[in-house]
Amino acid sequence: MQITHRQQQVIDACAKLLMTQGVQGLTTKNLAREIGFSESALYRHFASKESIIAFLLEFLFQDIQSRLTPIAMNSKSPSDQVKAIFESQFLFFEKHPFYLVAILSEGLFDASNEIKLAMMKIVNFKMQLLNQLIVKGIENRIFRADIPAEYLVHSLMGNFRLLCLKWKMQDFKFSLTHKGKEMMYYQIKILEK
Amino acid sequence: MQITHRQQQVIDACAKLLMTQGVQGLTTKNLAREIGFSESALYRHFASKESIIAFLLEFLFQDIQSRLTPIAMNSKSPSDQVKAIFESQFLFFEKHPFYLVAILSEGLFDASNEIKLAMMKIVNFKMQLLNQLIVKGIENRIFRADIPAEYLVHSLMGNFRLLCLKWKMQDFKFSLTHKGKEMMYYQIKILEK
DNA sequence: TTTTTGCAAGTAAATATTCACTCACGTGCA
DNA sequence: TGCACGTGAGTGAATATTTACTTGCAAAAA
Repeated sequence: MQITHRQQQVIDACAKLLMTQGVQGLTTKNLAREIGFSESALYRHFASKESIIAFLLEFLFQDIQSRLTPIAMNSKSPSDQVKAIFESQFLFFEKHPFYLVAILSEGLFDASNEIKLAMMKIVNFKMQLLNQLIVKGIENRIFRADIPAEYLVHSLMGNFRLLCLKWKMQDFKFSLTHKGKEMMYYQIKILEK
Repeated sequence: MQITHRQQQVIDACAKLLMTQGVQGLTTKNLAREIGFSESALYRHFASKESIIAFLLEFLFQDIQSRLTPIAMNSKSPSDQVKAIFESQFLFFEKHPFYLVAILSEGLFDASNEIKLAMMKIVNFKMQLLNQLIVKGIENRIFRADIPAEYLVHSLMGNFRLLCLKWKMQDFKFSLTHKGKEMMYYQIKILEK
């Protein structure tokens, strides 16, 4: 995904604003000031605020895709693959927590279909990836077969999401990778029979 | 919790607006129009919009508390108690989905401490309630002991929350109680050893 | 009984502020 | 010349909240 210098600056500005003021602070005025720009200059690079957020999510999607796809294709055990996927996610969000601020603010998406779709794209990709690993794990008799793959995936995603939410609500105080690793240890225990 | 006629009207108006327009539609103007009086009249009954939302959440808390406490205190098995708690929650939210719209739009309210605290009050109450049941279940050797109660609670809450989120994102199309019951069947399977 | 006073609950209108976005107009560079 | 990039000034539409004033009722005072 090619990206101009200005677009990178916009992403950085979003990051700073989301971390310091939350979604409420993500305004065109603040963005422009953060970049060192006029508000109107923003519109030389993006059609609308909506498209800025959509761009942000698309950028996130590309990153997730390029990180997780190789993991899902390697030849390790399903347990290790699932663990690796989440560890990669925890590591990434610990480095770029502002994405979580955006993702966890559901209210942002009611207004815009473009943003809602970008969001769904990410979620669906991750769900499909996990599902395929879980199915493989069940077939290989590594994972329990008494619970449908669909529910195991739901459980993984739900736990992941809640941990991220708690992290955000506690102002990113604890180490997400550490708590995440701990959580995954027990999650794998649940998965394996 | 005593509540005036007007306060009930405000809650009803919030419900209608949250369901038809989401959090974005929850404005003083819309509220006033929905109730059938002026915007300023709103301020005869509430100090601010913030306090309206806080009131809504307090009302929700009272309901949850009075529904769930008896369940946690009866003499059934921990499995049945946990199941009953979530079934009560699913039933309630299926009846009053607008609460979910507010709760799941976390990020939009993080500017207000009053609202944040009201949310935490609800979450903490439910967590503490579940934790005590899980601990009892572990002690009675009904629930697995190889995973700390804290994580089992986290798993329950995470799955619950994600199901509600999916329900909302699909415009409340499927039956929450039905999907919820199905989910709980597998959740209990995970809990029990 | 009549009159006075107080108060809860309402109103229209205005308030100050913020928001995303537009437009006419540079400026420097290929 | 044309184009990419930038600006200052402005726009209408929202936003939550306040203001000064009114109304109906009920209790207290005459």
